[in-house]
Formats: sequence, structure tokens, C-alpha cells
Amino acid sequence: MEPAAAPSPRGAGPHGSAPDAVREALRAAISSGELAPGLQLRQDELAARFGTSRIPVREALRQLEAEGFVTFLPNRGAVVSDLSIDEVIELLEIRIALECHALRLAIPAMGEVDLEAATKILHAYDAEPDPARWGAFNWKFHATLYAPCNRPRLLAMIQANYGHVGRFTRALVSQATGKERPQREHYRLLEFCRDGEVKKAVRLLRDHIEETQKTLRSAQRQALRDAGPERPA
Amino acid sequence: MEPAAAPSPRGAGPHGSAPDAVREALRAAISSGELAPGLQLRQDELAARFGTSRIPVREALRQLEAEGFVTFLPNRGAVVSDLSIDEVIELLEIRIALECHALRLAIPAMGEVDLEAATKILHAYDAEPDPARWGAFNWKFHATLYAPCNRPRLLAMIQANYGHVGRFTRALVSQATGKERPQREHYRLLEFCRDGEVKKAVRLLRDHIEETQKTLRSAQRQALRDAGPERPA
DNA sequence: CTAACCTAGATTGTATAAAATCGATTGGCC
DNA sequence: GGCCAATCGATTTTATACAATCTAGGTTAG
Repeated sequence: MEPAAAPSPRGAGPHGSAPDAVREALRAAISSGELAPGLQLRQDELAARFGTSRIPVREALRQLEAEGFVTFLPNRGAVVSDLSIDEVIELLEIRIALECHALRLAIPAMGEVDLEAATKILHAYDAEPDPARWGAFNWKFHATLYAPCNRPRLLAMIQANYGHVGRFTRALVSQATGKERPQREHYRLLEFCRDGEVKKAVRLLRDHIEETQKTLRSAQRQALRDAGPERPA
Repeated sequence: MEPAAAPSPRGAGPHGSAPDAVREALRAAISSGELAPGLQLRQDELAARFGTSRIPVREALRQLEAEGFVTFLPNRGAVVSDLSIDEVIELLEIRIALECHALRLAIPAMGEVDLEAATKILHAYDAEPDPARWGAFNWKFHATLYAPCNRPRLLAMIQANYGHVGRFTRALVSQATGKERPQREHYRLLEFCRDGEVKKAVRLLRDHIEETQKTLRSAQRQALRDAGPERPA
């Protein structure tokens, strides 16, 4: 991605104030995996990158710290947060609780417009060959399903959860699972929504997310198997 | 209010770095209701209060913004966040999802030590006459129940939820509901946990939280009734 | 040849100070 | 007397500069 923003002679960036712009850009870069976990974020460099002083950068980093995207080491600055596999699995467990709840509330409130929008997203998903973009379609589909529940805070929490989990699951899931099976489940899920089958839809959604957990767990075992022989004692 | 903290000649405060200390103190003051919603937090005042410059204050405020405790108005600084009653009810709905999940996981993992700790808290709760401190006991009891689930991120989310909701429900619930009924439910909940009655415990917990929602809704109706006549047209 | 120490460089954390912005008050005008 | 406009004041926002801390490389003693 183009590293340098426009010089931006005076505030009034596309997002408003300077720290907000830095925060949005960094969050996007971290969520997408462009900035690897453990990477240290040097303030001078970011300040130069965005054409501001270090103070807006520091404020943006503090916000991202509160959101869990970066970690401040004492007197060593900020690094991109790293999560253990166990933590990611826990976040997926939380996702199950939040999204099943959202879906339960959303289904009775869905209209034909919502179902049609979701269908279009699935068709676009089908037509996308680049695995790097599957994550975005997956998010858009799920977000469209939950939106009718009309719970702003809940939807915000779900979105934050995606931002945290995505960068660890994206690569793994696309190559381990492919898109055939998730898509089949997506279409079934949509059918259940159309028919008002709340219980079946929720159960399918839970299984759908648990599948990701299983993929992670087997990847973990595989990693242990690969690394084990290298460290005998 | 004691205006000045100790001069604190050089860093090394009790919490570590300067922004952390400011953040903790402000969060506690906001959660406890000491700082009312809508109050604007002037940076130089806080800087003087904590004996630092305004930069650590700004960083602390930005973290609190990300946590949802303060809101930045463009070029007007930070104010203590205000939540509508609908938002608080939504947060309580989320609380139901998170805590029922935590409880379900915690009950099978509970030992005698956990049950005894919870019992002691309830007894101390019984002996406490000051309604201002009931909230703390309530939190300690629930936290003790959920702790055995061994899910750090989930517990952190539950705690954050308490921090947000508490300041709006504390006063209302203590005077509307008293502590007799909640305590009765607490003891029953504890019994269900001891007996491993997961389903019954979860249902009771849900009802317990929904009771708070109902109290809020009736308070809302009451407020509308009181304010209505004043604004005929 | 190894290991510990010490110096140099770089990076973060904080304070001070200037620039931009917004709200309020006061003066003028209709 | 009421309303609009411009200036004043206060506050946030950002930039510059300094002090403290940590990492890395080289040097010297063992």
C-alpha cells in the first residue's frame, strides 16, 4: 500500500482530526495483517509518514492500546499486539456468544431488502478468486445479516472482534478450508433466515464458527509437531 | 475535594507511568459517578491536579475515549460520556450474553474454595448498610462466580461492561429495588452453583439481570411522565 | 578467546511554548 | 428593544525542544 499520505498541509484530513486519521490508518494496517505482530512502531517514522508531529501519533497509539491492537512496553514504545492461539480461540468463543445473540434478534426483523443484499454479497464472494479478499466479503455478509437487530453497541463489539481475530485466522482458514464449504454454509444460513428458522440458523452459525476453532486447534497441533523435534530437551 | 495530589517530583507513581496513573484515577472517578456525565474535563486543570504536563493527560483521555468513558468533541475537548437509557439497556442485554456464557463455563470448574469466597462476600454484603458500597459487593460476588471459567478476555469484557453500566444503574437500583431481593437471588444462585444446576443457575442469572432492565424501563417511563407536562407543545 | 564493562547512538517520555479554533460578550444597526 | 456582526478571551491542538532511558558495538581485562 502506498506508504505516504498526501502532505496534508493543514488538518481537515478525510477523517477529521489528525490523531483520528493516524488511528484509522494504523488500525486498518494492523487488522489486514500488513503490520505483523511484534513489529515495533517507531513514533518518528509514523510521524514522518503522516506528516505530523509525534504527539498525534502517540495519542493514536494510546487509543489502539486501549482497543488491544498495540502494546506499550515501558520505555520501549509500542509494538503490534500478538495473541496466543488460546486467546484467539477464546475470542472466537466470545464471537459465538455475541453473533448468535445478534442473529437471534435480527432474523425476525429482516426484510426482503436485507436478504437480497446478503445474496448479492455471496454472489460477489463466489466470483472472487483472490483469497486475500475473502475476509472482507465474509465480514460484509455477516454484518449484513446482523444489521437488522438494531443494536449499535453489540454490532460495534462484533466488528471489533472481527478486527482482532481476522489477522490470525485469515491466511490459515483460506488455505485450510477453502471457500467452498463456508460458502455452502452461508447459503444454508441465508435460507434459514429467509424461512424464519431461528433455532436452526443459530445452531448452524455456532457450528460455522466452531469450525474455525477446530482449524486453529489442528494448526496448533501441527505447529507443535513441527517445532517439537527441533527442541528435544 | 482534595485538589492537589502529592507534588510527585519525578515519575515512579504508584501505578507506574504517568499516563497510566491519570487513566486509572479518571476511570475510577467516572465509574463511581464522582464525575457526572456531560462534565467537561479541562486538560490544564487535570494536569495541575496530577502534577504533570498536559500531554500525559491527553493520552489518558484518548485511552478513555477508546474505552468509551469520555467523548471528544471537535476542538472542544473531552467530556464524560453520557449514555441514553436505551444504550444502557442494550449493554445489559450484552451483559446477559457474556455472563451467562461465563457462568455456564465456570460452574463445572468451581471448587469449594470458590463457593466459600462467594459466600463470605454475600455475608459482608448483608452487613453493609451504605447503599453507595453495594455496587462494589455486587461486582465482587459476580466476579468470584465467573472467575473459575478461566477466560481472561471474557472476564475483562464483563468487567468493562460493569464499569460502563454501573454509574447509571447504581443509584436507581439501590433505591428502587433495595438489597433484599437481589441478595435472595444471589443466595439461590450460589445454591444452584453448588449443586451443579447449570441450566437453573443460568436462567436465574438472566432473570436477575433482566430485573435491572425492567427497573430502568419503568424509571424511563416515570421520567417521561414527569417531564411531559412541563412541555405541552 | 570469552565475558563483562563502558561509551555512543538512537528512541522514548515529558515539559514548554506557539498557532489555530471555538464560544461568548459587546458594540453597532435595523 | 431585538438582532446581527466582529472582536476578545479561553481552550484545545500541534509543533519544537530537552531530559531520561535503553540497545548496540567496541574495548579491555581475565
